[in-house]
Amino acid sequence: MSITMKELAAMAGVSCATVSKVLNKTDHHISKAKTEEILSLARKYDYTPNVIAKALKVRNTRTIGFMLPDIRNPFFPGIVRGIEDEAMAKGYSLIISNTDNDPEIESDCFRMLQNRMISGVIFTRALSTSTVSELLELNIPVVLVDRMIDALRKESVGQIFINLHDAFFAATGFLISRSDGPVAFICADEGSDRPRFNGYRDALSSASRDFDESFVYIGQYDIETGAEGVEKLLACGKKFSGLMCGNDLIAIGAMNKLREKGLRVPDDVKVIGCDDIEFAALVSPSLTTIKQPTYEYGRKAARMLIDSIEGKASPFSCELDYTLVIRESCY
Amino acid sequence: MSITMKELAAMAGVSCATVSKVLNKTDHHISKAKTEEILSLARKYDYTPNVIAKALKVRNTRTIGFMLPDIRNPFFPGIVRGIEDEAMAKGYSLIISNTDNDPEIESDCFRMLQNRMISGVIFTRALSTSTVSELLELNIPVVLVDRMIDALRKESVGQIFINLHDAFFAATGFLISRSDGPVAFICADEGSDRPRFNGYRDALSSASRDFDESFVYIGQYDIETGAEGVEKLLACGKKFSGLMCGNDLIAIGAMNKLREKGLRVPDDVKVIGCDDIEFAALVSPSLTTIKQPTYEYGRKAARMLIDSIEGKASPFSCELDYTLVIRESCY
DNA sequence: TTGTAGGCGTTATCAC
DNA sequence: GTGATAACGCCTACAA
Repeated sequence: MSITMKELAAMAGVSCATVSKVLNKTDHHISKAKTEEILSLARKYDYTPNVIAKALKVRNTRTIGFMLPDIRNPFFPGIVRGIEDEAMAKGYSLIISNTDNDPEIESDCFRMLQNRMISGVIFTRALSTSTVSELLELNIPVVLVDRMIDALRKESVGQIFINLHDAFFAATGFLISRSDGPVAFICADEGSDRPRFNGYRDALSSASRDFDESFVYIGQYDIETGAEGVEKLLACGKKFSGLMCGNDLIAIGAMNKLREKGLRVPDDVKVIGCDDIEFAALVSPSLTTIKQPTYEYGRKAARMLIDSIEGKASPFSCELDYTLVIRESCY
Repeated sequence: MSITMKELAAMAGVSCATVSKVLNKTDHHISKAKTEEILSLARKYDYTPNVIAKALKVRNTRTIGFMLPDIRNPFFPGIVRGIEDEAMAKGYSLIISNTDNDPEIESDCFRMLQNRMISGVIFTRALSTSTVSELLELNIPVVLVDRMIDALRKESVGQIFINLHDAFFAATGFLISRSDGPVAFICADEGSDRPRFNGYRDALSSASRDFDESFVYIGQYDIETGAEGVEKLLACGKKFSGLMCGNDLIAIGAMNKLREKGLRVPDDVKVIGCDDIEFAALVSPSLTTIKQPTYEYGRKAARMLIDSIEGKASPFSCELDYTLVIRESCY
């Protein structure tokens, strides 16, 4: 640790109080001479305040938390990087917690953060509504990323998201326009609002295509689900020429399984994913996908959260733009 | 925040000191009755100690830092997850800092961690030796992951790594045994020790193959470098039937460029990467690679660091096993 | 067996 | 203009 304020005060021949006032510019009646001396000594001995001690007093640890399902899912690192960059620039640190979408782990993690007097928390995906209300009760600023909960819209909870319904509506429409046969759907359980699924279904009906439950497979947001879904659909004798997937991992698993089954992408089946993880462009055929602005998510979320912590602005809902990135899997 | 010790003490009709002693089992002379009452009240009101306040006294924030180049590089999330799992299990939190391999940023980040009275730090890749000595001077436990610095071997710095020299020696030997032509090498700048490069070169000489500097390209650990490397080697008219890459990203970039240039993998060129990131198995052809135990790295590093923080054991050097995972790119 | 008092490093309210 | 002094929540000699 660097020197303490007490030591600095001793060297300058003044009291702690004076040092604190000078360093925080919280009292402009200090003489030029002392001010100069204190500042120069602080520089000379490379004094930096102890954030922990300060936090005990001013109730701001300048530390924020990010709770996510699993950092190994390639969708998340971009968000983390965005948060960390913004946090760092504002003098904040980032604690991350993997929750595996388990409410119990989530609650344990939250408890730990609380004991560390966390200044604010960013959530993505998982998050039991009870946790949110708990947070609000505690007056801890919260921002949700890639998740929109209508019920919270008016509460002081920040929400940053893309319009997944419209994105899936547009992407499914694109698949319909490029292929004659049925369009299948593989996704994870989306909880209550189901924007992806509804976008898919609305696109079908908007194009006067029948919706058929048996062309839908629901699993997790992972590669295995993509493979399982294709396996299952084919085993049931379902033929489809378009496949809309809940995310890129599912799409990649699906494409691998399709190839294994002797079906060609895009000739026999056109495939679309969601997220635009780095490898979407690198698999072969490269994957058409709905691009989510992950880094931007992170930066915006951190900015909103910190503004809220510092009382500069209240959190609000913020819809970002998505893009349909068309690649080989739909040529 | 939950209730404070003071409030708890008031409810139990005792002093803070007594509560502290009971909760920390630091004094066994407290009467059964009071002990029971305090514990039950603590449970009832869900008391949990304020880690921040405690830290100020006992000098352990139970928070560790992980400094890495960029979380978006798929090699790192597995390590982060390993660290976090182990930390969480032991009641520690994890702060991560992206440094982009920039010594200046690294030093800024470290300064922030220091101000937060971080209990220990894990580093990977980047790390100026001056930072290490600074840390040692400050008596802050340090563990290095995927990086072995001989000079630090006897210092109290934990080091966890695989024997990259041997791994690259073996992998290059495998390429030589499977192909007649030259074996090229694309990698990032490894700094001073250069285990990958030396492993590659030693394998050549051990197989009585000539080492030719012009078959080597050095860039960054990223996809672009793989593409550039192949582009450059081919532009110079170099023909090679084996390609040893510094990591999987380089290998994937290289394979894409080879295909673009009309060369077939593995028929014309066999390729090997390093790390075994998730996508190594998913690209087509799937990538042969040296598997690094990333999750294990993280768990071991955190365990070693926390033991060191708590004075249970001194950090030491720990070599883990690697595996050569043979996939389509070498069939 | 339990409580008092001082301190960890900082800020903030009053006095002087 | 500057400095005691009392918090913030917890721990720990040392007293009682």
